[in-house]
Amino acid sequence: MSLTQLGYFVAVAEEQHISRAARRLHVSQPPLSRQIRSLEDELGAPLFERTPRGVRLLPAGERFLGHARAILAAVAAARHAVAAPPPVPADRP
Amino acid sequence: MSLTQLGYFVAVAEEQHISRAARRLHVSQPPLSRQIRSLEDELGAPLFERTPRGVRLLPAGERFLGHARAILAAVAAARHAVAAPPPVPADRP
DNA sequence: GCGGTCCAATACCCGATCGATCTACCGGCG
DNA sequence: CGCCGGTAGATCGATCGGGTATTGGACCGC
Repeated sequence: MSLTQLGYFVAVAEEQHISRAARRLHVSQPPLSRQIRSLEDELGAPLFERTPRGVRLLPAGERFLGHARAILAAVAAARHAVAAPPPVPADRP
Repeated sequence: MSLTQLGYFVAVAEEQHISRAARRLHVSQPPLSRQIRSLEDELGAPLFERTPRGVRLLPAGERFLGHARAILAAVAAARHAVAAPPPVPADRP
């Protein structure tokens, strides 16, 4: 599992469509399909149901989606924590 | 930034020693040094102070460490969320 | 002061992985 | 029934991650 895969997963879940998500992510469709499948393989359970009109989240995918968003948010927070020096409230006039 | 890098960073922070962390992680020292440096480059700030006896966390590194652990814990939680079916409290005898 | 020792950093190489292009296959719809 | 949209598979080139060998630098005992 990689952070890239988590971002891919969230995009596909939001678009409910692999090709649309691929355009949004500026990658092409086949790699995106593979990454999603690889993620499902690693987790040992399918996350999406494939339909002729796109894909739809399965219950396991719904549960995973919340966690994926939390992880990505935590990553963003970690970046900011390094960039911003620790605030010193007592020293704020 | 990758999850691998975060795991590496936590190990080095705990060991305060790149070579020891490398042994613990079952990788060799040069790749580990490179990954740490690459992480620092990406974040735009050094995380460790290099000393002749090893390395020591800088303030920015301390702040980052907490976030890194939180991210890794969130990843573990995400795996479990997919593996375990949603608990139905009303159905528990 | 000098050689030995321990540490991180660098140079170079190789195998694995990722992404792009092209193609195949399947289901809905006019 | 043919067309059009979607996902899935094969193949190629580039990029990335790790290993070995080596260098550079600071402490320490002599």
